[in-house]
Amino acid sequence: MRKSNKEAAETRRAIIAVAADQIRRTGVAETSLSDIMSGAGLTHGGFYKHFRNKEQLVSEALETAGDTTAEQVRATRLSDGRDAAIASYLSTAHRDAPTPTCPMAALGSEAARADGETKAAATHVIEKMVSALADHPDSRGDAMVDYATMIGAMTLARILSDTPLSDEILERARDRLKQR
Amino acid sequence: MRKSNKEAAETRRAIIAVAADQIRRTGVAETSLSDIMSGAGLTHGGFYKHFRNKEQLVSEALETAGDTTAEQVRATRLSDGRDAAIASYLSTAHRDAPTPTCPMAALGSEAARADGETKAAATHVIEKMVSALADHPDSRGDAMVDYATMIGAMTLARILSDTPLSDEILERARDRLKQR
DNA sequence: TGTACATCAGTGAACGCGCGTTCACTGATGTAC
DNA sequence: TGTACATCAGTGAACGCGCGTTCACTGATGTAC
Repeated sequence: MRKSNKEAAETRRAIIAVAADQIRRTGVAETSLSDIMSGAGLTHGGFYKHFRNKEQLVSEALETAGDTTAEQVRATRLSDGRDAAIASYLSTAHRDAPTPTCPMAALGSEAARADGETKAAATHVIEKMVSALADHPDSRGDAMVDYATMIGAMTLARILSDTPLSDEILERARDRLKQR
Repeated sequence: MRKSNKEAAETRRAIIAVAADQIRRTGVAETSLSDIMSGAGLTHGGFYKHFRNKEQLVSEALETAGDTTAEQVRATRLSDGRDAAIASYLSTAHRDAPTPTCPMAALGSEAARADGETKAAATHVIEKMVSALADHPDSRGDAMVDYATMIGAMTLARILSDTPLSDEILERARDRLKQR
């Protein structure tokens, strides 16, 4: 039952898309290849026709998720300005969306422990997000700290989601980054 | 081979201490109960004489790790001032220490996905860290955003640890929080 | 204080389970002539 | 363009492994008299 090259390429993209979704939803360690393959409408055995191993898929999924998020941030910044891009990131809607979400907010501490391909992919994501946030090459340093605040505030807001502090941290982080 | 009540209490504390160390080093999902028990010089079967299940241990270990970190931050702030406490947190030494480290920086995104006891413990840790950072009850809101920046910057610095950006993000985050 | 019995901390084998990965097999697709 | 053969995407069973949890057992400790 061989598939055409075009179909196979689509399958590969579909697997990455499902993985990008699921790892942000439940974490890398908690997402199995079987979950991902069945999410793409396939059986688990065919996985290795597309990827060397789980880590390769995870790193490609991370890159994809980062590209999407960065593009969205850049688009919002270019159309509505930096404050709007930050406000959109630091919104309750983003906090409450298990996916799609910023992969660093969803997987940051897991990525920090990783190495090899996964860490390299995470590094690329950070670079793209910082570029997307920076109005100008000179402001990349400031954008890095802005991004740190955004990731940290989103992580805290998600942990605190059952308390009134959750909304407060988002609001205060937005204010802090605005007055900068 | 029953142990005395005092010895048993010490064993329980030892298990928590090893768990607090290991989960910050390698993550919750990646740390097995066997690893923890053998780290405490015990066999795995005895675990359930002390804890209901893995989640209970993890939540107690999180609380313990948070208490230690918060006490340290508070002590530094009281003796050397807020800037020194922040600079110590945002140091390369803290970045490079797999443990002991701030549990939110090590496990933040895992905690955000958790629920039940683990999430409750993480909530307590955040509250304690914010109290430890705040000079005054009125500045708790500012301390929350400071803490978000600290967690985010530490996470980014760890992911970027093979690049020159790693030192830069720590330095810039320190500067940003100082001039506040 | 001494004795008799109940308790229970710790051991190590065993449990069912799901994981990542491998493999023989299939038949439609790709390719060389 | 048609034919013959090689390729390989996808299937589903199987692999070894380590996981969290349970259990029967042990003997020193705790407790009641």
